[in-house]
Amino acid sequence: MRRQQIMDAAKKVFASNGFGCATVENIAEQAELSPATLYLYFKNKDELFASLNLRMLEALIAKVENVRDEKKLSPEKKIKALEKALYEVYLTDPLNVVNVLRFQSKERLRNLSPELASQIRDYTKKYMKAIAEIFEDGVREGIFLDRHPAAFADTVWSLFAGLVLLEDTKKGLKQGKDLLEPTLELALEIISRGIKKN
Amino acid sequence: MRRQQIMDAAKKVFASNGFGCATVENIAEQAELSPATLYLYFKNKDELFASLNLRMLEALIAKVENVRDEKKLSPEKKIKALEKALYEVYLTDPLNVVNVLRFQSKERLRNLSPELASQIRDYTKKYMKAIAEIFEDGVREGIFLDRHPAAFADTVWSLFAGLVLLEDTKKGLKQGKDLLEPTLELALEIISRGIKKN
Amino acid sequence: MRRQQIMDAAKKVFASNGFGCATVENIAEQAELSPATLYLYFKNKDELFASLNLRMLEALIAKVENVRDEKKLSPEKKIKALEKALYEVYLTDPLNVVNVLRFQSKERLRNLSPELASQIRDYTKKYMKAIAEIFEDGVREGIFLDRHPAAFADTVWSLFAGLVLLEDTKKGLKQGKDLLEPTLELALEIISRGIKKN
Amino acid sequence: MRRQQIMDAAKKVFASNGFGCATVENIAEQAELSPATLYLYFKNKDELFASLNLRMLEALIAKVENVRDEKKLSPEKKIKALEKALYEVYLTDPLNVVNVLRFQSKERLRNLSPELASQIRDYTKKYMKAIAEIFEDGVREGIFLDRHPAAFADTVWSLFAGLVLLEDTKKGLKQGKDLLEPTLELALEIISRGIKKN
DNA sequence: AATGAATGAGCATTCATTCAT
DNA sequence: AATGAATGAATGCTCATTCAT
Repeated sequence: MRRQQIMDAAKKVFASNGFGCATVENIAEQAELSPATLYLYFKNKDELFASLNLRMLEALIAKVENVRDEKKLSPEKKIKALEKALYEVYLTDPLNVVNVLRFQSKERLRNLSPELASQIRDYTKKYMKAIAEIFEDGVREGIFLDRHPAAFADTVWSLFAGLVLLEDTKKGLKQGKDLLEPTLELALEIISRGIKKN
Repeated sequence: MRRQQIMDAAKKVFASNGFGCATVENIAEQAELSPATLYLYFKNKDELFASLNLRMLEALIAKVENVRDEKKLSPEKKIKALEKALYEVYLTDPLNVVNVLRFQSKERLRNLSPELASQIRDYTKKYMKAIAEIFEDGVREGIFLDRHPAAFADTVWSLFAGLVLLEDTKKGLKQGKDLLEPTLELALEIISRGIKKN
Repeated sequence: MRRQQIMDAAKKVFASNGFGCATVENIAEQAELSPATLYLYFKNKDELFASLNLRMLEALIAKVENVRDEKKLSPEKKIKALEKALYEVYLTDPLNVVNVLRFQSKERLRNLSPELASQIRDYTKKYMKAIAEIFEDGVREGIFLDRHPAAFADTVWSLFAGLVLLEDTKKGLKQGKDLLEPTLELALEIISRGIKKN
Repeated sequence: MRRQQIMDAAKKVFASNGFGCATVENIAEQAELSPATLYLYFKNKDELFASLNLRMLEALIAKVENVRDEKKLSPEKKIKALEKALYEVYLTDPLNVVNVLRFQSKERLRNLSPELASQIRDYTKKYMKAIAEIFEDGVREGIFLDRHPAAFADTVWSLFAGLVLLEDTKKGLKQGKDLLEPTLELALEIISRGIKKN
């Protein structure tokens, strides 16, 4: 489908040029279409970008809800599974994840159409809620610290986002291979240990 | 001094418009000067923005090195002190901190003048090193997990950056008061607990 | 064609304002297009100007090579034919010729794109070579002074350029009709007489 | 005197940057003064430039009138002396001569103050008249072709100007040493021969 | 459905020039 | 006499977006 083709092209261009420097013409070239054609499928550049975000957020939600719904896993194992889920989302398309995290700001959301902004808002709530629910069992069972699970969700998500951006910044400072995995693992091990009572 | 006045104006405008949408004219207006005057004090828009970053990074480095050099504090207390230091930096100028974190990307660094980029690089190394050193005692004394202190630094910094950006994103999703403090406290409590052996 | 239309507009504006004072907006107005449209057809203002030069140089080369290739003409007749050729080029578009001569300076060439500069260089070599070759027969046959034909070419070309600019300067000093023809004729008569042995 | 100091600085800067790219600031730097100070001595940039022209024109007039007034020289010798005079003017300050020739256009004259423009007009008339007078004896005595001496003046002056600009253009095309002298000599030899009856 | 052609709205930057001190 | 500081006025150029075909 055309829409897909355009989104794929956009992903590449956003990733390599950044959102600001990616021109509609670049994207059109990459998609082997004319710029005008993009506007048949997307209202404007922002909506195209937001659509990419949505695709990533959908994948994220799916993975995180999967973890949440794993009835057989112990609370600790769920944290480990969450770690894996997050890393998988990252791996699918690191540059896109970075873009989403960097641009999901007050500023950019203001410029989106209300429907799109509200959809992003909904998705965001949804995955944050799902992450929180991953911690619910542990809290209810008294294994984890007695705090609101949403606070744990904030912590884990922030840690993930922060590490991803740090990785990107480091690449900006000096070239190097992607070192997210071991750092993410250690970070979540610390979280996992720290969250437990005693 | 004029330079200060311009930087203050720029801070406000960058914070409310983002870097891309902040025009030199906006900044000049805010500073009650003509656009041409800005160019007497800053080579261009990028350098102006970078100067803001540098100012924040300097404050950050000072605070973090202070914590590191507190000889009397126990390893745990140092983490607590680090938490306070980070929060203070944030409080000094939340919008600037958000800007720095959001824009310190591979992409933007590419566009800065080599000197400026290298100064930012140096500063970044410096505060990451200082944070790492905060954990050294604990590791050496066998109180903390036996990992490289730099990995702990990555974890804490990412957590801080992630929480700050999450806070910003949340404000984009729905207005609300700043809730960084309690979340940061909890997050670092978890880290603090999780990092300790046993 | 649009390209032509723009070049025609540019010619007028460059001629009446000079290159430096001709704004892209002026040219666009004259062409009844928007400034942005010019950039679809020319990379920038310099390239637009250079394209005008090239058009004139092509015509010049064609005419001069024609004279050179007239096998039946005596050396003296060739000089006369060269005179006519130069005057025809001038007549085609006096203002453009003036522009080309005035601006084909070390300084301006420095600012052109390498390809364009090299094309102008090539064209310049080409017509100077062709002019020189016009004198070859006369020299070989011992009718003309025994000097390198290139030196004669320099002389004739300089005389032409100098007269054209003088004409332009005079128009600046006081309005008046174009008097190039008789002066050019006399000048080349003198050359023609002076170049012959005895 | 300050005025001299500024003109010397301007000469250098105009010569190396061209008029268009020479900024008032450049000139002020070169003169070790502040830009504002220049305006105490010259009404604006154009007048400063024109003053340089005038200085050169004065020297030119002096030399050419000198030749004209050499009562003992034969008509032919006078042409030779004129050649020397022109070359000496050129040698005094080649770049300035180029600048004067290139910029003494309809266009630029339009932008000067009426007094300055009229002074340049007067000077121009004066040296053209003096050059013409150099040919008067030869014409009157029937040694030279029976044409208006002014036409000979146009020819010689154009040839000089054209050769000077050609030299400059060639330097733009490829670096090389100054070859004006031999070419000018040949050119004027040709003129000298061609102008004579029989 | 697709696009070639066109453009309106902006924007960073430059620079001759001014003027209070 | 000299200038540091400031700016008004331009200008070349970019790019998201539109629309007739």
